[in-house]
Amino acid sequence: MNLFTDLRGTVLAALEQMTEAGELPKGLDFSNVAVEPPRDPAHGDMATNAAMVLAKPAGAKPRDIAEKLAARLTDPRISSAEVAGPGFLNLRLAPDIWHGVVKAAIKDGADFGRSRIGADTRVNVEFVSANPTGPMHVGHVRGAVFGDALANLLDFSGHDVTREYYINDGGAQVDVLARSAYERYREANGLEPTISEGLYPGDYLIPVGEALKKRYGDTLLDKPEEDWLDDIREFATQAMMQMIRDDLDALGVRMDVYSSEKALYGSGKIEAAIERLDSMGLIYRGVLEPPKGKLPEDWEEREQMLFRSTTHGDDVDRPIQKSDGAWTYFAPDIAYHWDKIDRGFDQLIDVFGADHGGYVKRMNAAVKALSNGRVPLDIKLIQLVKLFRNGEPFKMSKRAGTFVTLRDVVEEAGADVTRFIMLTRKNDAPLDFDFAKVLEQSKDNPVWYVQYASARVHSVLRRAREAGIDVSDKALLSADLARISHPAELDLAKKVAEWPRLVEHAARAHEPHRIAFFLYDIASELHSLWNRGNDDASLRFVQDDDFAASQAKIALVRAVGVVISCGLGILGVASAEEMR
RNA sequence: GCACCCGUAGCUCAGCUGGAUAGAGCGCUGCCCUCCGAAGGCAGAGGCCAGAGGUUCGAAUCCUCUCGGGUGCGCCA
Repeated sequence: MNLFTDLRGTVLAALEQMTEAGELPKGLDFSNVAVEPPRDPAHGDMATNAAMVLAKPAGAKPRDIAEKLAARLTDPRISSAEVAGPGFLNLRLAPDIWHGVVKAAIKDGADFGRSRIGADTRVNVEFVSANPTGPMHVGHVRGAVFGDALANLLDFSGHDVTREYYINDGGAQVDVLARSAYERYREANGLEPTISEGLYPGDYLIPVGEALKKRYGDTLLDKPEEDWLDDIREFATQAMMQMIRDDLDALGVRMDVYSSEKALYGSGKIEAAIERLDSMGLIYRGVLEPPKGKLPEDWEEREQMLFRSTTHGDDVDRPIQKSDGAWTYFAPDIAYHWDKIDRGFDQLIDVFGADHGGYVKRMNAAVKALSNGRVPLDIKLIQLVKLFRNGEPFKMSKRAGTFVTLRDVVEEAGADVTRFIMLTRKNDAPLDFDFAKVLEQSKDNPVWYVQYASARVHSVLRRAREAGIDVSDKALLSADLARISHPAELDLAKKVAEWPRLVEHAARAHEPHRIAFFLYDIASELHSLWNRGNDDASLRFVQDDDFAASQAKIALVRAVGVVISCGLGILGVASAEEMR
């Protein structure tokens, strides 16, 4: 249930009545009419801007419309409706409404806030897509967590979600991987490896070399590259993908589909995709203008095959073939996205690192062209994570092989903490990750703070049980919630009521971080109410001499617990039952 | 040079797709445990929402320009 959409329906119905009664002209557009909680709670529980939105097209004064609308809002759930400010209509709701929300939360449990707004839209979320040339490092973690949480969020909102990883196994980087692995293979055979400039020096390839020795013995030694390159590339790529899968697993991320770039080559899919663009007149041979500003040293004019992306919003046309006739990386990407369209997805989401920002327009152009505008593509750019330890920035050097891996992070901070922290910032804002801070037990640490609230919920339930109070969901559902009447308690219930709406907004905006912020808010309100119990014994959740009141208050606490575990579930974080 | 992202309290950041008097944490000041977990809570101080125009009933939010920071810009993916 979503109270806000319910009430909006009520308001819209009243507006329809007004139209029929001739108080509003026919054919008005109600789509901008909103029913929202006002920022200032003193204004009531809910407010609608209907009168102001409709004033101009209706040719009437906002306050007049608001007055007439108020007169028609006879729903018993609305205890008062007053016109305020420039024409807001402020609604106050009967306490029963909030009691109903508490019960709904308990009744729905893990499904509280789940919605059908996705209407089974088939969404493909492509994320991580790290090159299969080594273990995942911190730079990948945020994208992985974001993509996974977004997928959870969309699933929770009624979308049919596919999580997909695009394996970049078709470019020169996997040849480099193969050559690096070959050196480790030589090393395994007792020879001195020559890890020359440009090869991958990491230790993680040593076991691959050992495995190659086990498989090939010494048969590949001193053979020319063309004899072993294909086999070792295949072998090493598989080994790297296994490692990446294990890394993702450690983070709690599970992909539905792994797609291979390499598989596109030779399958005719790239040619077919280009052919399709060509048939729309979007492919031509031409010469690009040199970039303005500093000219690359080796600049020379070249004729290339180009994609006319400018017709779909890009700034310049983009090359899809190198001057030697080989495909650029863009070509298989076009084919890959066409493949996704072809598989019937209604919506595509790509999660990229922020350094791929220059890629957004051309990819959008390609998808728009290939799908005739049917399939929207949303590219989410993930900003960098800056690592700290005790406030000191981490020194990392990829060349020296001293980069921090996903493993390092998960082993030190734990998957739950890592996931939560990664979602405490908008995707397009940089994020600081301080190993000391994320493990700190204080309200400065949002994970801890939310987990503490969760632990308190469980603590209350435990204590109530010890006091002999039945706190099963069944008992709580039949509790007399009229015993929840204090404004501070009702405020918390109102926060619970916001949850389904928050989920909807977060899902529409593709912004899972909003879940994390909401959890922090509701945790804060719970802590606040808890502490009021210190001053005012009647606000304590467990009333030893009054089981009925206890049950009602505990139902409220339980509802908060439901929201927290739903939210943590979307973020992919387990909720704590107690703190240690 | 061009494109994209960002600019909100001393610091780190939210701000619910345009709503009423702009919020939180940290830091600072002062309070609250014989009492459900004080690992918490309450209160106070702190703002020209980078700046200037525009759109409209109404702008931190949308548009244009300027300034400042980040990222990217054909034979790397």
